[in-house]
Amino acid sequence: MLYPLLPDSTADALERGILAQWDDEQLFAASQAARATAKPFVFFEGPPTANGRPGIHHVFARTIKDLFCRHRAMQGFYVPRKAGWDTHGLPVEIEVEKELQREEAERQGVDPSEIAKLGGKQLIEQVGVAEFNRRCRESVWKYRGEWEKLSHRTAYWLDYDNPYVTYSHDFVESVWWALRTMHDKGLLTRGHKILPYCARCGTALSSHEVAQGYDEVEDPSVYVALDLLDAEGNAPATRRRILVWTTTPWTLVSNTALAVHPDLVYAELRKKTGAEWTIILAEARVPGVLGADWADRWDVVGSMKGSALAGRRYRRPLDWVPYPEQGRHEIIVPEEFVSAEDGSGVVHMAPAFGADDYAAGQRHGLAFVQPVDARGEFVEGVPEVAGQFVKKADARILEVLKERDVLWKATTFMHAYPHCWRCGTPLLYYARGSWFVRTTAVREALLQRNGLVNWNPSEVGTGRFGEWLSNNVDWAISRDRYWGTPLPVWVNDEDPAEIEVIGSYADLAARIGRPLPDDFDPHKPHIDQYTWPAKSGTGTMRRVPEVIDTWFDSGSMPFAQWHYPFENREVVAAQYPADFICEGVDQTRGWFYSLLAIATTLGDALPHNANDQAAPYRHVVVNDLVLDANGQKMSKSKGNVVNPWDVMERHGADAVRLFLVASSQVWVPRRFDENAIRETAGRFLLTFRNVYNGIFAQYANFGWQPGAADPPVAERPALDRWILSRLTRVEREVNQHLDQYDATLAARRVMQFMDDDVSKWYVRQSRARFYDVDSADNRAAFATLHEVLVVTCRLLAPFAPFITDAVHRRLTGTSVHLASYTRDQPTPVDEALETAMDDLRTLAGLAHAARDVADVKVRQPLPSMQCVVPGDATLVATLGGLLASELNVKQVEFVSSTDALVSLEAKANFRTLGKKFGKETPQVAEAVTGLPVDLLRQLAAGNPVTITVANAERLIAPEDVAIIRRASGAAVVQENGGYGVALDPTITPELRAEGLAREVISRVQRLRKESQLAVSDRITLAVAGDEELEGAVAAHRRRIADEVLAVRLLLGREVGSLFSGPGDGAMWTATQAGDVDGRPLQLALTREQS
RNA sequence: GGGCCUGUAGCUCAGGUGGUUAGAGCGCACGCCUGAUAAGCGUGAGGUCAGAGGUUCAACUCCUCUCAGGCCCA
Repeated sequence: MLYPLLPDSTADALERGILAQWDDEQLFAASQAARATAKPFVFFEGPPTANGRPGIHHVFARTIKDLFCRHRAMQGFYVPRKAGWDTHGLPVEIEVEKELQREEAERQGVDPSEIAKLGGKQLIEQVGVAEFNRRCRESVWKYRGEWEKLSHRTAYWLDYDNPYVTYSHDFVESVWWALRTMHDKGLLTRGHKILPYCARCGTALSSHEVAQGYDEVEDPSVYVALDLLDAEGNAPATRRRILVWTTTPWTLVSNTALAVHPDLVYAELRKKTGAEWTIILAEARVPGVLGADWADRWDVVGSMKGSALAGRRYRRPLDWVPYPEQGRHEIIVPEEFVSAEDGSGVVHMAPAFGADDYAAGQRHGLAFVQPVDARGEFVEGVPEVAGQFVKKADARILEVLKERDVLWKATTFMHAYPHCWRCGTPLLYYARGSWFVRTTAVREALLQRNGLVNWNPSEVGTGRFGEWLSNNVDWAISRDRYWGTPLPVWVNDEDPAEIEVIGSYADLAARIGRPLPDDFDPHKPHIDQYTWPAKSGTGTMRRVPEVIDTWFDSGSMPFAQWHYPFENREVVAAQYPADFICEGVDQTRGWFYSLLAIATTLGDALPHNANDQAAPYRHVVVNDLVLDANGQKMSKSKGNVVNPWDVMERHGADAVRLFLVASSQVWVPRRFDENAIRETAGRFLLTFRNVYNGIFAQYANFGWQPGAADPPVAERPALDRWILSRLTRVEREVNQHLDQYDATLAARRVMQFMDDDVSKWYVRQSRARFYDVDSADNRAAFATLHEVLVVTCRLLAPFAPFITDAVHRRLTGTSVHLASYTRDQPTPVDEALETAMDDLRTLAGLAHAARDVADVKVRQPLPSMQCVVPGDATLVATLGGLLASELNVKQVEFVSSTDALVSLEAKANFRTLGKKFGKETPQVAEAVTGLPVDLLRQLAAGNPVTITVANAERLIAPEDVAIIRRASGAAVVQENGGYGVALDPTITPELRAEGLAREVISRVQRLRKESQLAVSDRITLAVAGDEELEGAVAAHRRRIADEVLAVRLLLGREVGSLFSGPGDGAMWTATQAGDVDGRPLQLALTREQS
């Protein structure tokens, strides 16, 4: 066979076969090699963590990545596609921790939750950090095979043979280099960060962990009344007190300030019973705090804005901890975050124990008091509560407050408070020593670089990401964990001010004065054995215990994947920055940020990266979530998670990929509905397949091949020239859409072309042409369809890489993935022809409607039809033959506005009228609609006319009016928007006979099909019916015989009693008795031996 | 509480710079075709464009607010 048919198998089986062929040919490697010397199009792969199973949302992101990479590769770029793995971090640790819990529980014969309650840190330290990290390193690869298999199955082409791995020594060394470089620029600093912290587990929790552990609990609700002081810090003659609310009395020990909202109104009240002192709180909170009937007991004696309170001094509730020398204390500060929703509108500030408090502390230079240790207990030296867990100390603290006459009111209330998901201990918000990259120092540069990024959709760049950058705070990069890139900072144990940041393994070896051992491992705990005497002479340099944020790892991949700057400088110079990256919207604060922050702080330490340069990525496509069919987020607990393998098996990767990309813009949350896959992508692929298998290959296999005998395009029929013009247009548009990172419009464009233009119109109108072997028209049709299919395969290849490759190979003998995306010399677009065909198709629709109304089936020929189109009909008229055969009408005429069959109507063009006439537009429009025929003819001829509206003359130009021609007369008329057809439903006896003949042909063809005859089988046919029917067959005998491939046609009397008795049918291959419009019709046929 | 996104036919989605029967596919109904056939084609019915105000001769489109859903942050 010249053109092998696609196998009649499931999409899954077909695709697996193609995958095997690709593997066999090493097609990915070949496609890379073919373009190795071309201009690069740089793609960065955001590294996934392989210790979880890949889900359908990963298929989504990977489809987008893959399709743009394929497109650029087909355009001729070299597209390096290095895989990567994110291997450090909390998810990995948690996975291993859970394993340890299970093992320990088994050993002790208890439930794992019992073990969890002991706290994470203890368990890890019990097995030892070395063993823990060894298991982390292993755990990372738990699902690596599945990731690779799924990538393979979905045709996500990526170089998995040489991936970058963030825990590798080389990668870690590059990250160290980056940190050292930042340190040299003064951008690596120490500070504090308020973190949710579990005192029992001895660890800070990530926001994701915190979110898992909210519980409804009863907590204290405490109001204290603090004395205002004068500027010198003395109590005034008349006592004035300010009311402060807190739910964490233990933090009052560390109070350094009060915050009020500058715009909020605060009231000062005095008891009606004649007390001398006053109390101050937010006016809006008076009823809430003092009771709805407060006015019975209190007089308002003053009112002031929060801004007036700012700067005032007060006396703190407890003086157990001395203030440090540095920092202001016991002062009221204005803060926007204060609300009058609850409490007193006055917020107590303990900068060591709250994120808002800490930030306010930084803004106002407040003192920092932290009398609590890592176990969550008050430190030695604090009176009354030393050694107590802070929450336990609340009771004693309340007693003391009461003794000191500071306590105003103490109750409790229920609220949701975060607890440790491991052990259930309430979390503390706690200031931990932390290392920061001073991204605030480069905020302008971050914004400037972000401004150069082409974000898709653009809102992410200006909104979500841009806003976040504008409010950027320093990036806390250290983590008190175990499995991560160790922070390469060594500190003098006798002088914390003396620090060294190590930027390479060579530097480390130089410090310790000997080569690193062969089995050197930069991870904890091994790295911590390296110490050296401090340069200052006293003390020992020891590494800080922290590891770094894994986002720092992934953000370092542009250079660390190449072990830059230790190796591959020229590779990084050629492959930095990225032209394209693509990740989910959840990466805004993740990878998108870490890439930008690291690149910006490193500046010209990277190639092409001085401060006026681009971001590390030029174009970003952001995809949104994949939801279930009901728009719900997929989650394990809901049980609505889609297994990608099941989906592949049922629909195939092509259909899934097409669906994911085409169903809506990728940055809109996507509903994953398997029925929708079947109905859209699946159906489309079936059509595509049918056009190749069912039309092209089936008939081309009778002997057509591309060749010199094919007529040149200019000599082919208009239908061919039309589809080739469409093809060129689509090729251009799809290519442009992909250049602009709009995968959705691109996919829809090709699909629509294939379905609407090729299948619904071109093939439909050309069908008969494919049967007539080796005529010029036949060759033209095949040559045209071949071209259309080949180019469509290429256009579709990035989206549906399997079926397109299968078809492309059958058509051309070569893989579509080695082809060029666009042609060098496409057929020029013929605008006029396309417009004419559009007109024609509109007319065909109207004509079908007219036949419907007339109730005459298409098989019955009709004498004539008149058509009108809004514009020039000259070119459409030349296509009239298509209309005649499509509608089975003998004569198609196009009539113009001068024709008697046409009446004219005017429709106002509001766009132009509105500009000229403003408020009077509606009146003028009404007048225009009612114009008499003679004026309409003038306008139709292109001349302006003058009309009178509201006693004023108005000049109406031809462009102000759309003239609509309407077909009229006795015929069946259908019209719409300036198009119209008038169908003559007269059926003459001759036409009637022809209709019957066609009916017979149709019946015979059906019978052939049912009898499973091959399309080329010759037959002997016998027909019997009533007089009129047989007369019709006789009149069209030749045509019938030709169409049904009958070598003999026996009619009525000629066959005698063939149909009369039982058993007579034995000599026939098939017989059928039926009726045509109530007339009996009997058919019989026999296959001729050839 | 803040930022961003979304809300158009039963479902999934289109609807430059505001312009007068609001479109498509699927589904549904009716019909056609029968040499793509467990295919193909046509016609039709479905919409207070989430809601309320405002700007305008004219608002799905621009502005404000409200409601619902989502994501991120606090």
